[in-house]
Amino acid sequence: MSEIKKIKPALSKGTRDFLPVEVAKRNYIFDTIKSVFRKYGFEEIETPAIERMETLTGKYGEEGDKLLFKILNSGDFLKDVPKEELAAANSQSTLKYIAEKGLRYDLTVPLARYVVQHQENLAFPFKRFHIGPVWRADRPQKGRYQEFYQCDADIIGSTSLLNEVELSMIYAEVFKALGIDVLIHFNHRKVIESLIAVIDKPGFSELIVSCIDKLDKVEWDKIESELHAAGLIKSETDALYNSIIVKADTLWCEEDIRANAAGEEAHKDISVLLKVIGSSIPNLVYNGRLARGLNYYTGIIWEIVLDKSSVANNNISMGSLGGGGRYDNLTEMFGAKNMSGVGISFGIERIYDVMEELNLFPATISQGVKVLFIPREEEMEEFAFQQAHALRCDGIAAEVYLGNVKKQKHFKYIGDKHIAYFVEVGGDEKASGKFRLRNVQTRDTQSDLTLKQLIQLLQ
RNA sequence: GUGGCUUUAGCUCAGUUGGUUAGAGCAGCGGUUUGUGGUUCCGCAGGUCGUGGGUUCGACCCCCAUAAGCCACCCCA
Repeated sequence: MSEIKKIKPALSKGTRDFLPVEVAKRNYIFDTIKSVFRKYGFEEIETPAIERMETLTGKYGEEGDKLLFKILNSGDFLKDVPKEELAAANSQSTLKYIAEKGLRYDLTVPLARYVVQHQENLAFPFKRFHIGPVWRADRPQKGRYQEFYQCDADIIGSTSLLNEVELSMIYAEVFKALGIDVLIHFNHRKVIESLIAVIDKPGFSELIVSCIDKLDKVEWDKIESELHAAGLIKSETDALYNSIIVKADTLWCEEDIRANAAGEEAHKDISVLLKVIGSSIPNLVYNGRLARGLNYYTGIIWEIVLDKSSVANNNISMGSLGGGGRYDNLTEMFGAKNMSGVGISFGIERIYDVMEELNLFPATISQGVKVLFIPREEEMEEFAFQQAHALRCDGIAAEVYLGNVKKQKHFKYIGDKHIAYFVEVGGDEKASGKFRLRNVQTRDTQSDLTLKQLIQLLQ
């Protein structure tokens, strides 16, 4: 025997293993969301984890490019690098020669590629959902990983505001089904646009959006000094304060906002949204402070937060559980124009944490098989196996504990896997064809059951 | 990219001002006990104390370097 080198078992930074019970809980969330999506006519798609680097680069800004996971070319990855490039030893400019592929950074850019590439074969408006892992070479921290799941639903190729209505309804329905009390905040990018026009600082729009976005976490004083440092004067920051803090709840209706063409357009959109929804979604609330960091949004935007006024959510502090919005020209960079889209996203990892904290997972999801057959002796295993198989043929989940072990092992196994019943199988049972069924929880015992009776009882 | 903290058994962690042979609980394995139920008790196995230097008669402990992980910024989900 050659010596086996021991390797310390460890994960790559920012990644996780999931225990069976965790996978069951995650699937519960996925299945709940999927069933709502399907009910509204969304179809599931898949795309590869690996995309060509040219598909990925330049879509997420300079920061985003740095956070892309690159895949080293197979084989002799240095053979295509020009000599002068090698000599220069510039890792940035050498990159394109040694890494042609990368891991997807989100599900949105792959969607844009997908839609353009398959447009002849898709039914428009194209309503799809996509759940899958994405990868970012970010520094991990609490609730942030290098590999995590995104869960998106988008409608491509329709400008109707009824799409926004539909997505609002989906948000409401999903969180209701999961049992989480949330507020569905919404705003309109053109309200923000108009606000920036009102204070006449067009060059600062990105900064202002990012400051508004931070309002929930950072004190106004700090934001104000950041804006002053950037060159805004006191009267301008005061005007901003008046709008996004004082009038945040009614910003879309304010006269100075509506005086602007963009503001008026936003007013019209929001009016339609509210009129159609009426009182059917009471937790859909306007929030003039909502901006969302991503700069491709052009219309209605959403963000989901825990409802602090709900008694259930006692003192849980948690960022947004989802977000989305309308974007124009998503597909333009892949050569298809005039494809407006609107989409929403669910923050699975945070939803999981909230549900864990509030104990919202139903107890049934961690349940194992219905019944465990325990052979009393090793010679009984085959007979027990046949009985278990008979149960399975009638749709009852059953297992046989194989291996000659101590009794306490059996019960540990039953407990660990949350098995509901057990049947011990020995020579007597084999000879008589009668079994004794015991309920693990209640300890109720039913004796002298034929296999047929056993099946009937468990069905 | 910036800063802080941590690193001792598979996991969670003790470890005295620097002193011989590094400990516990959980998990694993074996036995024991329980008048057919997760129990009790006992034992076994498992560690180059992240790594590399240094100080010292002597280092898990002090110093330097380095790596990894976590946490907080930036940014984002």
